[in-house]
Amino acid sequence: MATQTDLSAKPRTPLSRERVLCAAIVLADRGGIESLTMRRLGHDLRVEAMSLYNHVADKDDILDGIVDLVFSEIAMPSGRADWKTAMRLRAISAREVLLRHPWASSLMQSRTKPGPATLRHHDSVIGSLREAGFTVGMAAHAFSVMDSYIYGFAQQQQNLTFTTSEEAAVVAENILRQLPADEYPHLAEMIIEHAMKPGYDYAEEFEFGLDLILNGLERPLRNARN
Amino acid sequence: MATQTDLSAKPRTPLSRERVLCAAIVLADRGGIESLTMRRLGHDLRVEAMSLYNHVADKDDILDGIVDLVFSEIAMPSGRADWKTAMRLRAISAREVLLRHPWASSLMQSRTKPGPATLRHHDSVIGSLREAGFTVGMAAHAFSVMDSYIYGFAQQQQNLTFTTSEEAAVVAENILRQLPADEYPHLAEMIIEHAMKPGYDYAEEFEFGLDLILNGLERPLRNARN
DNA sequence: AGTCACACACTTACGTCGTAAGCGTGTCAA
DNA sequence: TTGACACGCTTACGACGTAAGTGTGTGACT
Repeated sequence: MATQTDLSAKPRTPLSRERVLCAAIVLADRGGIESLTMRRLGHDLRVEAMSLYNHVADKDDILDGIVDLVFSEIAMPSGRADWKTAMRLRAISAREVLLRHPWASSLMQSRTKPGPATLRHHDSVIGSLREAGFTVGMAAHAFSVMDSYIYGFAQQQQNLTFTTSEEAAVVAENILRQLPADEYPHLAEMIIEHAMKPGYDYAEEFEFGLDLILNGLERPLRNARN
Repeated sequence: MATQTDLSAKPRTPLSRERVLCAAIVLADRGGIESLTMRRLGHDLRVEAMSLYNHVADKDDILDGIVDLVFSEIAMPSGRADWKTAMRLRAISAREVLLRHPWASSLMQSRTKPGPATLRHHDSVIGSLREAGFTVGMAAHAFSVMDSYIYGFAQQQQNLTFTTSEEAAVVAENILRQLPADEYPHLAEMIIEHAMKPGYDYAEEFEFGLDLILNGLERPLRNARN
């Protein structure tokens, strides 16, 4: 006698840590990080919430896991490129990734248990700097400025929920309407003359600061070489 | 006949929005932001949780409120100082404030309803830059780099929960012990030769990046003046 | 073939959270 | 005296994360 399971078509693919984490990312991408609950995650996977615990330790484990997956999405150019373009590319890649996963920037800065992809990324950043001639101390400084800026910028930006510049103009107008312009004249001016302008571009804003930092890091590097 | 309330000594000071917000800050300072719940907050104020709603709209209102209070703690030098030292002082003040309130950095970057102190602070930062000769666009760029760095740095740092450098050495040693050093050689090297060194100082690290950014902002300012 | 262990989904239940709804009771103006 | 209002209290509801225990199918051994 054949097993019964074949007939009553229920070929549900087995759960796994990976499937849980991927579903968690999809859920967070769709509804924000606060919509990521064990029950909803179970629902999306057609499983009861408690079944998830067979594959992850607890919710913190899921958060650590998806943060590490996001880190693995960030491109890190191989060792052949010179340090400046390598850093530039990985920073821009990081910003793109954090744009795809708006919930990630706050999480990446607040989790304390780095996963393998996270460690790998950091290690190769430091490696790239060291090979370029940075001392350990200078590499630490460089690492600190760059990453503070990259993740700080991403988080500042993701609070302004619009994406295109037309939306931006509308939003800015709304803010302005309920803003006592005479109390905050400079703020009002900046919103009107800058953020509301049609060409306003966050990517450009990001790269301004990024290049400022990268150029600033070049000087002490040259000094160290002499 | 006198009122009875006089006799049975219960002179409890009346609740108010301000008292609620201050107690919330104390609570968050003591036990972290996740220990700030309506019930615990009520307990500390010797009141039931629901009574708080007579003075604040909801918990988000409390979060917005304490963020604005934290902003009001940040010093902003008056208009007489030159822009660079003004920016330097307010950045260092911000870092000190965020060190006193470790929960604040993540909150300040994620709230979307700025309060009056927040707006005032931002307005006077922009004002200081404009008076120094920055164009609107350049002021926006400067504002973006500085604040991304300031709050990004604060948040990176507050995850490393130790404070003194001796603690830092111990923690670093623990991290290292469970870190496969041969898989992440550069990371291991940096922890050993840098973070574990007794003189390691986060304030110095912060000021390195800060000065790098401030110096970088000087060049385009001079160009704009010609 | 029998059985034994294990992997893994399910059920139930607990304590905590934010907060809606409604009930006192004191104070103060008319 | 009365009536309105300010403001604290009680009860209750539907989330949430997760501890504890119950099935059931599969694959490895005798």
